[in-house]
Amino acid sequence: MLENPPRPTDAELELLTVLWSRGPSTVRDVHETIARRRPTQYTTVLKQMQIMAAKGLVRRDEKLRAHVYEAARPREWTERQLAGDFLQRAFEGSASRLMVGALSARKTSKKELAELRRLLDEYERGTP
Amino acid sequence: MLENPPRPTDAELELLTVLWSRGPSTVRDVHETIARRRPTQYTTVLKQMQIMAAKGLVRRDEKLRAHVYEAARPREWTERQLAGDFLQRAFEGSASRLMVGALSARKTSKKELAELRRLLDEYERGTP
DNA sequence: CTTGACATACGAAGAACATCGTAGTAATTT
DNA sequence: AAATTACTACGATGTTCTTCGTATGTCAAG
Repeated sequence: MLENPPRPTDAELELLTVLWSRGPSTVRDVHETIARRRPTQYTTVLKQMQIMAAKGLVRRDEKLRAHVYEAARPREWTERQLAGDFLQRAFEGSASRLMVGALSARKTSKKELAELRRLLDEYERGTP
Repeated sequence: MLENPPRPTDAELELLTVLWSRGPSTVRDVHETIARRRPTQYTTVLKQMQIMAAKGLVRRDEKLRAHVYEAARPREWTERQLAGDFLQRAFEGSASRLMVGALSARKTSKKELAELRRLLDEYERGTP
């Protein structure tokens, strides 16, 4: 029944991020958010959301006239899938290489470095 | 002139990883490597390599009868591009969230955790 | 010289993606 | 009630991705 949704495409991922940050939203809500960054038609977003609903990436509530969409999976869950897949495909499973890539791709604040260190501690504690 | 190649697609990335690990290779070499994992036709690999050459993802030396292909960019360079793009698209730039995703996606050995820590140290030393 | 092995070139087909326009329907305003 | 507005549904189009078959060229062995 509840099968896992497929890996979202680029466009789908953009819409998902809007849904995660806004919570359940109408097509209008999402379109307004997207249109603020990039010119796009309302029906493009609508169609995309319908496709995503068919794929199981989002759920929709049709009770109201303007259907309300929400991400079918929590952000963390999807991030785990994406990261795992990416790690395998692009880095042959090497987390170290992934981190080097991520850190060298852009400036990383001292605060984020500290956060990363904290994560490592936490993980090391979890895997004794 | 030397423009940056576009982001490789899934299939292209798979071929690139072969080229990075094998070094300059003929289509036959690459096909044999891929075919060991997954059934695929020789001409599929050939065509893909030709497309990649046209996109600037690989270069080819036509001096020999069997053309020799090599990745146009070093692995590290491409990994940086991919990681940066992915970080932005899927994680809104948060390296911490990316690492949580990657680490929670699979078991990470103590050895790799130590390596990650070492990388952080090294990186922090580089940005005082 | 003919054949067979091994290359590249290239067209084509099917699936997935992304975008948009038009049609139709329900609600709201005038 | 008619007109306007706000939706959804859906077909269609153009693009990219992926795969493969066929045509064609080259070289070496028989």
